[in-house]
Amino acid sequence: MGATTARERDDEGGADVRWLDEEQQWAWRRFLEGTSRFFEALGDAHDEGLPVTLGEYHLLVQLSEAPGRTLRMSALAEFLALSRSRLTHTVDRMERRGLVVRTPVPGDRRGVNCVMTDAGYAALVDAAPGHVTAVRRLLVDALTDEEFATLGRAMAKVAEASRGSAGASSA
Amino acid sequence: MGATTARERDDEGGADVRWLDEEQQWAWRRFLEGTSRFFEALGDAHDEGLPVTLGEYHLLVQLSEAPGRTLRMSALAEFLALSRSRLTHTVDRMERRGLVVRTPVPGDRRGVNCVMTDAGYAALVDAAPGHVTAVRRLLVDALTDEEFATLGRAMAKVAEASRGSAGASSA
DNA sequence: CCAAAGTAGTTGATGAATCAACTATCGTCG
DNA sequence: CGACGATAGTTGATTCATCAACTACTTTGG
Repeated sequence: MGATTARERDDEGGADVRWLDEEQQWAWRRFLEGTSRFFEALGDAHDEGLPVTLGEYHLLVQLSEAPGRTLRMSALAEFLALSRSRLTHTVDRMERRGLVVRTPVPGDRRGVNCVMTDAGYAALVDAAPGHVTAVRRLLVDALTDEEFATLGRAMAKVAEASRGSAGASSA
Repeated sequence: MGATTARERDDEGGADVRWLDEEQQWAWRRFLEGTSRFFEALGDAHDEGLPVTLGEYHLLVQLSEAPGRTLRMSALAEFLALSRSRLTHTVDRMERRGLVVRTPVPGDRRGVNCVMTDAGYAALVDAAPGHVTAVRRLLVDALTDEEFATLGRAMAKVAEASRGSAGASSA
């Protein structure tokens, strides 16, 4: 078992790759499977009865915490780790549904602000309980406090290591 | 800051949701950001110089470990946590490129086997070093052994909690 | 032995993500 | 000032994912 196997050759040029040992492979595969199944299950929770998708939910959360429930497109893209293009399309769809509106940024005529509407806030309030309940059931309550805390610390490091590394969203 | 905030109301029906505390919110957000940035960076590594996408790579790995480099579509879907439909489309694309071929399953005329070709194996061997190097850099080497091991154990639990939960890929 | 229910996989339409190319504005420095 | 490079955001074409509907085969059980 190796997401990283493909051995059967020890010669070849001068590759000199450090492969993963058995334990590491096990952990790596659990990580892959776990994230995959988790996000699928969480997305399903949003499809069943919640008025916004998972991605839209995260966007609304960011806006809800910003002063004036307003954030520049570029700031939003950074917070959500989204490409500018993807954010444009997502905001397009949400604006059509009346969840957000676009307004010009006062000082900078290139800029566009994304503002949460009352309908957007209502959708957030509507979705929040189901969302949190699902996150608890699938993630938080599935782990010990200790494990969950370590998970957070570890993923903070991973985020750091991955930031910028090759094509950072909107290079 | 709360991916799960949206408070401002303590009345309302009988929701009775257990929100996340500050620490939990922090960990949850690091998890979101970390996974997002990690998979993006890993995908980028595959776009730059590797002959197969990340998803295709995982598929080839599974096949490489199966007896006869052959796996039934349904088994492949289960291992990769993919919907049957998505697997069909992915295998379509890979078959067009000669990385795999489809053959009938001997005993069961409903079944279809997916077999890795020599070209598929070559692509895997080609991609493996870059893949492993990226996984190390972004994940394994970014953490202590202890953290990485805990991450693996934690995600195994999460996978378990998420399995079956609402629309399991191919319900 | 037949009907009904379940399993395996595909299909095609629809919607979302990605990528490269583009417009417009801003900052800077010669 | 004025040109040049960086920044902000959009666009549209292409690729990929998702969903419901469908065919075909197998299994069960009456």
